[in-house]
Amino acid sequence: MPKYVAPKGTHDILPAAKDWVDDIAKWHWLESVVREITRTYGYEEIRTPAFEQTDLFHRAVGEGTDIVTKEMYDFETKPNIKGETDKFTLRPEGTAPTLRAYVEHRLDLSRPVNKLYYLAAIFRHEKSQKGRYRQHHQFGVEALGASGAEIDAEVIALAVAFFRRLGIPNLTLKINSVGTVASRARYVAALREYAEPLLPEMSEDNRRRHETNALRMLDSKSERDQALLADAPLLTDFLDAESQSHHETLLGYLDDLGIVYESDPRLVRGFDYYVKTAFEVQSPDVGAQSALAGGGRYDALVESLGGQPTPGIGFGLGIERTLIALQALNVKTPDAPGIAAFLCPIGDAARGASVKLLETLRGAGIVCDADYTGRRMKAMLDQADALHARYAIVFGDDELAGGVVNVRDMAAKTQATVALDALTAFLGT
RNA sequence: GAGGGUUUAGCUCAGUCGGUUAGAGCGUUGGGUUGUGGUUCCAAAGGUCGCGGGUUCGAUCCCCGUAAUCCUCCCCA
Repeated sequence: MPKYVAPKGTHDILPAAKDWVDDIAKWHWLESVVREITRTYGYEEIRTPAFEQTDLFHRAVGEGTDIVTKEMYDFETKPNIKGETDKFTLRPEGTAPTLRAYVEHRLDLSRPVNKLYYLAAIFRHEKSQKGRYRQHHQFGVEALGASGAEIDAEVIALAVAFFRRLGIPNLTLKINSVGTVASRARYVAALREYAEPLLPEMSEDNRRRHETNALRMLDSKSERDQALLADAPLLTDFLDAESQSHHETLLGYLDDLGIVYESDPRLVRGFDYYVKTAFEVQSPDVGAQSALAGGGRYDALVESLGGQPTPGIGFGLGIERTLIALQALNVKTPDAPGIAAFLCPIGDAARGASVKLLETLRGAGIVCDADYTGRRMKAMLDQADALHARYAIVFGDDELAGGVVNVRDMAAKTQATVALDALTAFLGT
């Protein structure tokens, strides 16, 4: 009804919103857990621009992917004096920008392994629905420079610990190895060859997938498709020896960590750059958009972006989806901290005096607020309650004349007269 | 991108078999005698009934379109 509304698939985040995904207090809490968990695991924050050269994403994510072919927010700058333009894209994922910065600033020279995290807005032009937004936010980590399965285990453990720390119990960790680029290519070829004669009987979706993303055929929800592909070749059988042993080592580590996983030989991720490890964390509590986090290894990506050959692994985790799951589960969240004092000035003179009093208290680090509208006492004390104020400071002309204020302990319902020059000390204790 | 549902006050929802001033609860604000709360009582403010057309003497209610949102696909965080 208003003339201007937030663009489709975007959300305002407000104080005291009904849905957690729109409520700033929930975001602050979740962000604090992000800071805490990354610090614990030794990951440092990196912030990159909201947009990058369009070509970066074409190169990193893959030309044939849905994201690149139809979901990117591309734009071109106005021509400069020479008629040249720049082609940019709002970041549709977090890994490519992070690695671009890693390569650009030669972070590889600073230490053998770089462990980075980001918390950033992600943009994809998709049909929006609950848990799928055109602008959403992802917490992601990237561990660069280590090729062993130990770091795979750490990255996965971090994601699991994050959800556990938030209080989400029902999670499914799905894990797979998609092999090397070469072994996967061999497998895709074999799969397509196998499916080719069956295509006339398959669903329209799968005929399309056969062309664009053959691995996805195996994920078809059609029972007919499933039956037709029941004896299709398995990716597992095409894995090279190194990928296989890497995977087995990783699963062993996960067992050691007591992390329950579900091996899913058909798990495929949306980006072309994944090799070896691929994983996804799902929740049954967010409706159709059940993937809370997804990630994997990308050992060839840094090099393809112009850096030194560098192995890497990471994940992206949807903040909005996590909040939706948390709300669905009615997880307990920390109470908002109350304020120390709420001023209840009576009359114009007192209201004027509260300007200086507030500033004095705040200058001493005391969290306080005041009524600015000259309301009746009941209303002011109600507001003090709503703000969970420890004290209400009540004063009118009489108190001002005597250089004192009445300090009311909201919980104890007791009141004391305190000299103005002693108020800071009184409240500070 | 495909199919379907929903759309009435800030929030959650009633309602009008098409007919004069569209309701409730919560929330907000004021008041229950001069300046003291979380309970309670009274009252008020707040809606072009998503938007645009059509049918009709008359539409918030019927029809069409459109937008947002939700669900199922697609895809993904």
